[in-house]
Amino acid sequence: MHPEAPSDTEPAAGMLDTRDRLIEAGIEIFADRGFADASVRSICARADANAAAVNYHFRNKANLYAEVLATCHLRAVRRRPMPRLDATGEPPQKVLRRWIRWFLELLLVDGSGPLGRLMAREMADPTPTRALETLAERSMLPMLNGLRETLMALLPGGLGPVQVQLFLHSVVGQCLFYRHAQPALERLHRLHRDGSLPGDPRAAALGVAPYDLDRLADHIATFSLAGLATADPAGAEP
Amino acid sequence: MHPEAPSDTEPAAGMLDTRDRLIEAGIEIFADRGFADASVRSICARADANAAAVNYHFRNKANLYAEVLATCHLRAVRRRPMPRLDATGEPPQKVLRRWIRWFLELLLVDGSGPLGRLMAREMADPTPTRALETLAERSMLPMLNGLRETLMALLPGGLGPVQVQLFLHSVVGQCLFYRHAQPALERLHRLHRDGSLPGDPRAAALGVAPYDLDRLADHIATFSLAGLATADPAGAEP
DNA sequence: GGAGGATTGAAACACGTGTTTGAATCATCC
DNA sequence: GGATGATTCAAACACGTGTTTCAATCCTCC
Repeated sequence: MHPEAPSDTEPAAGMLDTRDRLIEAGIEIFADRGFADASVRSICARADANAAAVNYHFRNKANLYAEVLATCHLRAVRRRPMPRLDATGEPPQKVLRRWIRWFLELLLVDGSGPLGRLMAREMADPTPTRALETLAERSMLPMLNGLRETLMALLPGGLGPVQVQLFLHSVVGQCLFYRHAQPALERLHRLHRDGSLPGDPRAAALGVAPYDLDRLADHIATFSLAGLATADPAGAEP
Repeated sequence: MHPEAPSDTEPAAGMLDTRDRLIEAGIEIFADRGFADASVRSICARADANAAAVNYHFRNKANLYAEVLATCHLRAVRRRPMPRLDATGEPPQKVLRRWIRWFLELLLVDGSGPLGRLMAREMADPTPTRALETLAERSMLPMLNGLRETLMALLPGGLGPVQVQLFLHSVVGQCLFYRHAQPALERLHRLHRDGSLPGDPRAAALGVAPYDLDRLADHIATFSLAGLATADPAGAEP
């Protein structure tokens, strides 16, 4: 019979059973090869399991993938709860700064952020599994709504929802850039470092430095706070 | 014998020869399925060519892909030259606005922007073809350098290259968001529209409207100009 | 200890892929 | 017109994939 309950917990130090080992292996391999390019056999190999293990414990590859996504989501929200505008009276500027820091961390750290990587992949190239639907509903929507609350506290009243949305996108876009563009930034950096490129010293430091998350968050926060201040309730909303 | 010269021109109205039809078909199919998921057979089918045609005219799938990328790049830069800080005396604020508009157009319009889609795909999940290297050198670097020139005119002197880089990323990130996040935005929009979600009217208009590129460019430009004004040359640069 | 269900294992299946092959067709020029 | 070389075509090859099968093994509980 096929068991169903997800593991829910971080991997214990000791030995995990096959099902959990498959999920762990799935997280790693799906995150850096993508759904299509991650072969069931390679996942089973990394999990020290038979090639048929995935089809026994989950019904198929897609179900394992869904379980992997769910597990990553669960861990991420457990480990780092999202900063929200609370009754604590913390000024919304600070909350925004913390939200940005939190989001960057989600995207970039902890084994280079399995959830962030998987989300980025799904966003760029959705699986035919409707996984993006679930991800959007369970992960993205709460994040964006949390950010929206904070932004509304920083924006003047009377703004239409589409206007608010534009500001939301500006903040999120700046953060997501460092996840989405990572491979490209690496290439650009290499181009500059190897000096194989003719002239143009202005290309200096085009690539990524080993990012200091705090510095990054500070930059995006102050940049965005200034941007938010340009909001004009006079703009008509269709 | 295998011909080599790329076509260089837009598809003429009349009949194209097999080689060019393969490139056209490749553009469409690579752009919306990605390199790995686009099968040679499906490309040949769309080009009304035999399955062996790709291996005859190009040596293999990877070469066709490279040719497709080169063709898209060429067309994009021919059709719409990048706005730069010129001797025309145009104020850099306007140039920035035009650059943003130009970049959004590159990403989002014209058959939903084959070059933009292919670049986004390569960025999120580089092909084992080193295509991203070429793309970075030939397409991305000139774009970013063009934007950098404009930004330098808007930023105070004495800023270190990494600081400039951060501002650059903030502008580019806001634009790229609308390409990278498009599938997710569609899902989120559907979630809201179908009203299948419990409560939270604040989720209203979470998704994309059919974007007005001018409005989008205006928003990003004014948002960014305000952000750029926060630049502080006092910040130390390692 | 032994029965019975849960789990593993090696092998095979059916399919889709990129690529190759060699004959058939087409166009071109002497 | 006929030979030559470029191009097309159908078929096959070699390989990797997700999945299935069914016997062997392990574990648990009576």
